[in-house]
Amino acid sequence: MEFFVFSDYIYKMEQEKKITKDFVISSLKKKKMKITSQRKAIIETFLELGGHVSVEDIFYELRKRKKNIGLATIYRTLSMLKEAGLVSERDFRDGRTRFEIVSEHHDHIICQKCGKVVEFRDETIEKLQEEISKRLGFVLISHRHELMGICEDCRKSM
Amino acid sequence: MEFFVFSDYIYKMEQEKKITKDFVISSLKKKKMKITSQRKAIIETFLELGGHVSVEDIFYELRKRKKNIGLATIYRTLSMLKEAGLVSERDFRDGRTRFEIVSEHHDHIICQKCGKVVEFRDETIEKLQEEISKRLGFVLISHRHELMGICEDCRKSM
DNA sequence: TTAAGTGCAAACCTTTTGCTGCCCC
DNA sequence: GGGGCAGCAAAAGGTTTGCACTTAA
Repeated sequence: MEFFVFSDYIYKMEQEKKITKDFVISSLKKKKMKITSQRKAIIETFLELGGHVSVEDIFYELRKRKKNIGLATIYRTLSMLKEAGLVSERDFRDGRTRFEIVSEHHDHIICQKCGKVVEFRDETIEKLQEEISKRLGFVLISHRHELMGICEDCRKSM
Repeated sequence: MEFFVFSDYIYKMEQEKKITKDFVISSLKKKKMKITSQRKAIIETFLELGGHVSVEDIFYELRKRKKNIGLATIYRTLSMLKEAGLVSERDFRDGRTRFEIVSEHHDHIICQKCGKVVEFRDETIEKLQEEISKRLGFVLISHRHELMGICEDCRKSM
């Protein structure tokens, strides 16, 4: 896990992997959910793929590994993990929902040319969001903050 | 147009309507697009509905007005307006895409109970976004920032 | 006149659901 | 053994497309 610190910004450049397969499985056991071979395989693959994973990503990765698990099962497993608070949904407007492991909160900047996603976190913005919500009479639950731009590599090759 | 100013926040409480039907139509003429009766009706309805409008909203409003315009035409007109830079797409995760008039940039806070959307704009956040992008090597094109919470009214009735 | 736009239905794509049979606990 | 789960296919729901007809310019 590597951090780049600039004044009060913390940029996380690598995917943190503090949630392990065992942790997920024991979380599900606590919630009295059955641990099936399919669920194990889906969780394993999801964790190994890392980042922002779509249902299709998992489906084809499993197929590569000679595990033919139905799309419906993957959808059901992911929404179960979402309800358990272990993953969250993201929508980068490419027509499919992506899931990511809930770890430390962060936001995203997405390259509009190559699709690269870099994560960032800014404490000042986090605080401002709370203030704004309060002033508008809202109690803040969560937020979504995405920056769209063109990355350095893509600008070089333009 | 009403503004509520708190320190450096500006909250826009009413939808600004500076883009008129005539402006949109003359923009389309400049781009050598045909002005059909359907397009006129769609633009008119869209502007009158205001805010964050879905294709369905327009479809049913037109039907109320005894104008039966096909869904496909509405989709095509809106994506045309989007390409002309006059409207932008929003996705509030309710299963349908919403469109809004491109005017002064603002962000949204959405009540997770009643769906109410309030717009806000915060200069500090705007500036921080630019800084973050720069530091990560990106040139910023646009952004999406949505806060999810529960509004005052909904909390009262809980 | 004629290229562009419309309407309709069919196609598309992702996601959800119903149901039968299976398997973890 | 029993209730939750997987698989499959069908349905759902929003959005796009193909094509013959119509219309603005």
